[in-house]
Amino acid sequence: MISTRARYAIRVMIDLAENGKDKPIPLKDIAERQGISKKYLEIIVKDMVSGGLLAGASGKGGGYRLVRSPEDYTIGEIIELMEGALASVSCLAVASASCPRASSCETLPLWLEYDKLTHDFFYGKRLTDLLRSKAGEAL
Amino acid sequence: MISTRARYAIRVMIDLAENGKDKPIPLKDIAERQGISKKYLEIIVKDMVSGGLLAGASGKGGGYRLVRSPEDYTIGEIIELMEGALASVSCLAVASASCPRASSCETLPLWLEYDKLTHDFFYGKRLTDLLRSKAGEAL
DNA sequence: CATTTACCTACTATGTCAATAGGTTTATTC
DNA sequence: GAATAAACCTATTGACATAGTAGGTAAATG
Repeated sequence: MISTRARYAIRVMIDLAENGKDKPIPLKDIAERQGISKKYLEIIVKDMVSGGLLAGASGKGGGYRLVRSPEDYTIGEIIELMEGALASVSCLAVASASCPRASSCETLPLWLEYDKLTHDFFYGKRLTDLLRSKAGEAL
Repeated sequence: MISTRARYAIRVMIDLAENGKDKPIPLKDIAERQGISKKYLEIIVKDMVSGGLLAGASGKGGGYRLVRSPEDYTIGEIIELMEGALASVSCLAVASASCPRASSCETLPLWLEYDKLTHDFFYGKRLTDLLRSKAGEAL
């Protein structure tokens, strides 16, 4: 199940894409707009910075900004960064060769197929696909 | 992430489909074949019985058996029974109208789409699709 | 130099998951 | 009808992750 961490991270990205065109946005603003605890967001955003999704600027007038164009972020990379892995089944999350039954396991192919489905779905979605201001879409 | 409970449940179903053609199979045998703690399986199998997937027969010579043909079980229903829900995102797991932001949430459509993908995938798979003795398949 | 902001470390409450333990009931077989 | 083999039942535990809190330090700006 996709964690709150990952979902909040995506919402931060969306918020920045929509409100931070030019200047850095203070976390306080994002937290208020999104209705999320600022303290909790701090932890999440910290990982997003060290993971290379965002850049932070300290001091007055500081805040966070995207380091790439919204088009260049996939949802998959955001989830994977926040979750450690996108793996949907624990036998895949651990190094996949770790299960002694792997070679004869009748369910493994199912999990592999589902894992690929999930991977392709989320890496096929881009940040721009989630923006309110998407081109050619009705209100 | 799909739990051990659900994965074990599926393996029990496969084991029964392959070994319990006529007679009920004692849990002890399943546990040994699958290398899973019998005690833990007891809890899982109990829920499978009350959920209508299996039937148990007490006493000597007893055990568990499928109540339908393997073709008539979908993987989705097994997972959903064991997991409580197949929901992949917590905002969907709770009654979906519960989030006050739902109407304006920019991420909700993503989760709904993923949820449908997952649902269709697992309800499209049948127990027979996982059996070693599938027709027309090479060793 | 005061203010605003990011950044850092630690803690905690809650809950779930996987698993264990020990007992009771039910049915079969000898 | 007693021994046996099985399901069935209730409770508990240890480990871990998750979501969130608390309180402080460092950096940049006006």
